[in-house]
Amino acid sequence: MSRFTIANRNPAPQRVLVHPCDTCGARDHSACASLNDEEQRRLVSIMTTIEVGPQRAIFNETDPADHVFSLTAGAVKIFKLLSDGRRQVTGFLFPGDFLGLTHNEAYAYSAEALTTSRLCRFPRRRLESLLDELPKLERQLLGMASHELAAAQDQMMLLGRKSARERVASFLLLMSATAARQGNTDDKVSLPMNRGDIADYLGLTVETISRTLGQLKAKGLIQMPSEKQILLTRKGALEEISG
Amino acid sequence: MSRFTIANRNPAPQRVLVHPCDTCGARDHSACASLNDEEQRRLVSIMTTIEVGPQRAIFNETDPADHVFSLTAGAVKIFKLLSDGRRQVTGFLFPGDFLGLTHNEAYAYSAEALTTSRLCRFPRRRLESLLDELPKLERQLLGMASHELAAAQDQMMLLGRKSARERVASFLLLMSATAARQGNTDDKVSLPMNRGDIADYLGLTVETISRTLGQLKAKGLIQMPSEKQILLTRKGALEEISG
DNA sequence: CGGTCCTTTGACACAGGTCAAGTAATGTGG
DNA sequence: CCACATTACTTGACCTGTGTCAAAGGACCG
Repeated sequence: MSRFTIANRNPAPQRVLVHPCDTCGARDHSACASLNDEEQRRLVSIMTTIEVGPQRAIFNETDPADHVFSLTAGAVKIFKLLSDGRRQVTGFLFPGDFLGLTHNEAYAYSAEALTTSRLCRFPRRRLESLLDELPKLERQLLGMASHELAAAQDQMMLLGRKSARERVASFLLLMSATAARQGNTDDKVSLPMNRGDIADYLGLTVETISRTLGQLKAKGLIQMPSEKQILLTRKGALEEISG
Repeated sequence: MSRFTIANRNPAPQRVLVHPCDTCGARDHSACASLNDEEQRRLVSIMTTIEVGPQRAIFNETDPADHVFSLTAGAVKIFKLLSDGRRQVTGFLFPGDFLGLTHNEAYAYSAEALTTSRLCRFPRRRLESLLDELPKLERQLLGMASHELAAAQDQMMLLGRKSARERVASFLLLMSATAARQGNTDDKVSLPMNRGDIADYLGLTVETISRTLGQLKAKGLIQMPSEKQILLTRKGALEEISG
């Protein structure tokens, strides 16, 4: 039933080695950026590539945290649920991002694909023992973790103290910056998530998202060629609004 | 003017070595927990102990991030400011917690002592080169970072989706759990921060904090022997409320 | 003691939530 | 490729939880 499929399980070691970063989608902040060829080979040897269809779970908050993932293509949302169904999306992830890193038995959040996504899956135990031998990799992970921590604090500021309009403006700018990081240079931001996901990310409701985007459009700060594509026509004004 | 004083700068190496953990206040999740004596000695050799009076800044969001700190006594709040003065307290720190870890030029937040506090101060560059030689220490830091990341996600859930009453109940339980971690076993929680700090931590106003605590008291879930001491008389009920 | 700051309490306002309806996009089976 | 069902998005009217403003205790301190 699940479209969660395993593309290749433990690729045969004698296989011609593609550069790992072609496979695992590394970039500046990604795992193997700082590794030499031999180290990258060892990292690739313990990994499996998987592909996940849209709206499919990658893992669940309650699952045993047996794997760590690196996103190489597509887009993913991570979120937490309250017992009564309230949802908080804690992040949107794009190629180069890690997910599933934890020091507990269970994951800290659920992860679900927004679009068809490719991920590298590392067995946690094997990755941890590999870390013992590749301190550079561990340094890389620490760097990524402290970067995420800074982002989390920005999000706390947003959720705790910003108005709806400030939140939406901040969100659009964040998505724009993320797209730039991904190599997309123009000001047309594409939103792989739906309004409900945005609402749950910003601590608002779908209606408020819709109304606020409508206001920004009416003021000429953005254009919406389609529901999932937004043109930031006056980025400076958005920056002023974003608080 | 500042009560920010340096207690001992680079303690003479020939001095009789106190066990570092007597000095730096290590516990389970603290830096030197996993280190042997020699490794701890090296860690201590680069560190300075400082003492900071109440309401005194430890560092500022905009300061160059030249040091990393470990809190050994007292209590600290970390927070971010918006240009118009809105404030989000992103955390309250207690002995054993680290602060100031970042991979950017500047700190990610400001830090201020709530009560007279003692901290170990590590020059960032020297700590980073020490990390190259002490992978266990790096592992420890990674563990602490991912623990903080999980806490940050809980806080996003709170700020994005919980009601005022749920936030206050969650906060009291968190403070109780933290006190337990610190060795305080009973249900009397002491709050070193004032109502304004709590409000800025929970994304509310002082008035709402005050009213909500009043309600919980009226319902008999808590008692307030003093403004800064709260007795959780019906913890179970608080847990149900906390969402 | 008198001043300052913190906390509590009350009256009222409003941003954003809720509920309901309408419209546009997307998918599905024939 | 088209009816039709389904889901997502938008818009409007109204409501409510929390913010704002104001003032009155209390605690602390020189």
